[in-house]
Amino acid sequence: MSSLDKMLKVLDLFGEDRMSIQLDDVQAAGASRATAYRYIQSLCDSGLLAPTTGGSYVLGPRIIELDRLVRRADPLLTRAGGPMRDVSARLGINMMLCSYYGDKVMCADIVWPERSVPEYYERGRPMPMFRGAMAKTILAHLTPYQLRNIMLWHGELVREAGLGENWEQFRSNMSRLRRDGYCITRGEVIPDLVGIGAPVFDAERRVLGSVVFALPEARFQSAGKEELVAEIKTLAARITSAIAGEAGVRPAQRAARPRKIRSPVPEDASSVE
Amino acid sequence: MSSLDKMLKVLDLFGEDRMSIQLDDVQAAGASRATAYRYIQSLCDSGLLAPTTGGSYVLGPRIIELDRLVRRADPLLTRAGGPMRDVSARLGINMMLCSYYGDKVMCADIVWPERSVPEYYERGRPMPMFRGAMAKTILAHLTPYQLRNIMLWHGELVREAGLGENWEQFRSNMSRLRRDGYCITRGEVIPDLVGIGAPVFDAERRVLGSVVFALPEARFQSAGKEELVAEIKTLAARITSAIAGEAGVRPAQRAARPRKIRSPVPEDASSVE
DNA sequence: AGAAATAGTCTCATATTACGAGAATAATCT
DNA sequence: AGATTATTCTCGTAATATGAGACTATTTCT
Repeated sequence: MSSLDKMLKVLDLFGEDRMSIQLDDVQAAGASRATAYRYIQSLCDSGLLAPTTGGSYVLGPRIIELDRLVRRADPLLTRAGGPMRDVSARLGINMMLCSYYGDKVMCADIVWPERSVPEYYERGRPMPMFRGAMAKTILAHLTPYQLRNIMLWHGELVREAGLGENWEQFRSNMSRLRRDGYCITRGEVIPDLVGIGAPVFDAERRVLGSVVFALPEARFQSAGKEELVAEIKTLAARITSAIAGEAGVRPAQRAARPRKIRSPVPEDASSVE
Repeated sequence: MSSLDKMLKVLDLFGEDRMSIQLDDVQAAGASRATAYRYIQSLCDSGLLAPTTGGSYVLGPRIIELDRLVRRADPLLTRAGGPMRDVSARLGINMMLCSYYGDKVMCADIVWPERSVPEYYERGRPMPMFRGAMAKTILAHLTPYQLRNIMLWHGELVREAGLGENWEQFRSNMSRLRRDGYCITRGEVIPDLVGIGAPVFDAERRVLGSVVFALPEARFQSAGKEELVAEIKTLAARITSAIAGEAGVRPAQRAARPRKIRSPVPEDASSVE
């Protein structure tokens, strides 16, 4: 592992529970005092970290600044807000927007009018890759290459999630979801919550993410599946055309963007380094 | 400059206008093709960058994830929201919350009920360090050391901002603002907008940031300065006690946290390296 | 489907520079 | 003001970042 990676791993020290780190924490992660300071210094200079009192460091202003840029630049976020709020106002259904980043699915936005349902989701919360309508909807629309790689490197998880015992099954399951144009899951992320998702694409029909309704089992039963599916499909289509209609940034280039999900030995997650 | 710094400077390529970068951009910033890929690779592995199609890269999911951690951890943000919305509901005044990060002032939150006023501010938007009530309020409450360093390294900017021609004047100006407990500026950031700010402190009475009302000159005139000042002071005090009252994280440590604003030669910003 | 083209990775020798230990400095606490 | 602790600096050594180019992988085009 290069020093660059080691330095960036300092950021991994932060988590739900740990909002500030100290010199010791960096040293414990394997670095001499001087090197720990050097890493911290570079990260502070870049604004990713910020010093506070007592020799502890917190995440810095650059994070917030960069997040703003992401919010401004993300076509999903900028184009989905309107349509989502429209539908929310009309139907009063909780829904969220999920973004896909090569090897991560994340909640990008939520509209949560039904306050009686606990608000588990939240912008920035990482989502499981193989469970829930948000993830499956996206998975289904990945390219064949990406799907094959996922089966190769995360086969065990795919099987656990019941997405198929082998490549053929996985492929055909995904294919079916794709043809349906929607995905319904029940309690896969949160008990009693039904997820109804549909995919959002960019101008080149590559999947960008998904919108999903999240409602309690009871309300799902009374509302009627067909209507909800029609609604989510329409919503997703509206967002997609809002994005694609944007005369904006033309890629101008062709070419590759794999997603190696890097791991030298497929199927073996036990070797940490 | 170390390779760490060089790698992190890749993040600086992003900006309001530039939402994706390419290999060339990194190479142009001074790196061979291999090195450029190495930097990109490390940044992608850490999630700070994410590959898209056509060989371009965008800011990655880790940014969003980390911003969420910042939002959750920032006492300013978590404790100020309630009081700010209370006051907003009662007075219908636009206001914002500013955070201070050693060498940067940033907008952390806004409440903007008065929609007729353009919403220039936004979470994550960097703010000028020497102009506007949000900045000056914070400046005034920095420690003597910090103030002295600022005068040393940013003297010219201090003079330009009319904060004092020399250390004595600067010091006494800041001292006065501190005694007042509030700061009013007129059109220093946005024409016609009056800013009325008050400082927010942590449990150790260190300045964390500021809350400021932002209203058009006309409304400021009719509302009456005294009342607004009283309101902002009360609001800031409420937030401060909400933060200080928090039995939460005890620093447990003493010790230093300067703010070198690093630059080997004071007053000389011309030397880039 | 398959082939051409482009994106991304790997190899290897060399020189840059990251590293570690301790001294010097800067900032707070008493 | 002085003691204490956090942070930076110095410097020789060894590790490793670097650059050029070959190689692989993925995508788009046919």
